[in-house]
Amino acid sequence: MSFGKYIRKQREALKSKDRRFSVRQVAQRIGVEPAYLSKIERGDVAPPSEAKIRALADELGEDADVLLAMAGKVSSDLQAIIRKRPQLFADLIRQLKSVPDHALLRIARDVRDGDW
Amino acid sequence: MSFGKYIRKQREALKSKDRRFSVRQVAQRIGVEPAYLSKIERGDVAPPSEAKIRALADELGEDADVLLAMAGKVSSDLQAIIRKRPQLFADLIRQLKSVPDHALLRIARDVRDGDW
DNA sequence: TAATATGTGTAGTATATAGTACACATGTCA
DNA sequence: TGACATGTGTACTATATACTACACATATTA
Repeated sequence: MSFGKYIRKQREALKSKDRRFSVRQVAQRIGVEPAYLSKIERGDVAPPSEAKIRALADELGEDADVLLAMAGKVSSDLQAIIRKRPQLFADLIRQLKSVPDHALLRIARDVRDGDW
Repeated sequence: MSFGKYIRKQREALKSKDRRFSVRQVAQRIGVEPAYLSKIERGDVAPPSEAKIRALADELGEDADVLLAMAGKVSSDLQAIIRKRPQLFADLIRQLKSVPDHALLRIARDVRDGDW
């Protein structure tokens, strides 16, 4: 699903329980014009900046990294981590491309536990 | 060192052995105007697009991921890998932020060998 | 039913990105 | 010493990014 459609779906779901989730009110809370949020949700314009996507994720209780991915972006903090050691991270991430989810979770767990 | 200064240094080094590495000739081979490459090397303009950086890396025998990092960019193929599984990769990369080089190399090796 | 809220159409703006085109002074070498 | 090559200054350009501002018709609510 597209970024816009997904946002609309999630916002409408929240709106059905709480009328503070109208386009206008959400737009105001995340700091954009209502017409702009409306256009984003309908795919009339490209997804907004990383900062606005983060505000939206916060507002809608969504995962920022997932919304950024839907918007075709990668979080700037992740990019900064990669840029500090480009060869190591580039090699590793390309290696991990075809590694199944459960194995990635296991690596993350092992690293967290210091088992490396 | 900045992207521009680094490129200039590497190109000049090659030029001292082979006069085909002049600004003009390298510019022609990577498909940009000489004045533009000159400005890039002096930091007069921002680094070029990913495609031109890759051509430059190829031409100068440099690692594209390293040059992209110096230019403040992350390879689009890596971004695509992350965007396909944003939560898993975001968590993992943030975990790996403070992991030392030798441990990253070991993880890469273990993954390559199927030890996971 | 009057006031208020809602979603959206149209038009426009500022800044960044990614360059080109041409001219010109200086340097090289045949 | 004349032709060609070299690096660079100046002036543009096209497209993308990231929005704002205002107006208007339609709902909703008091």
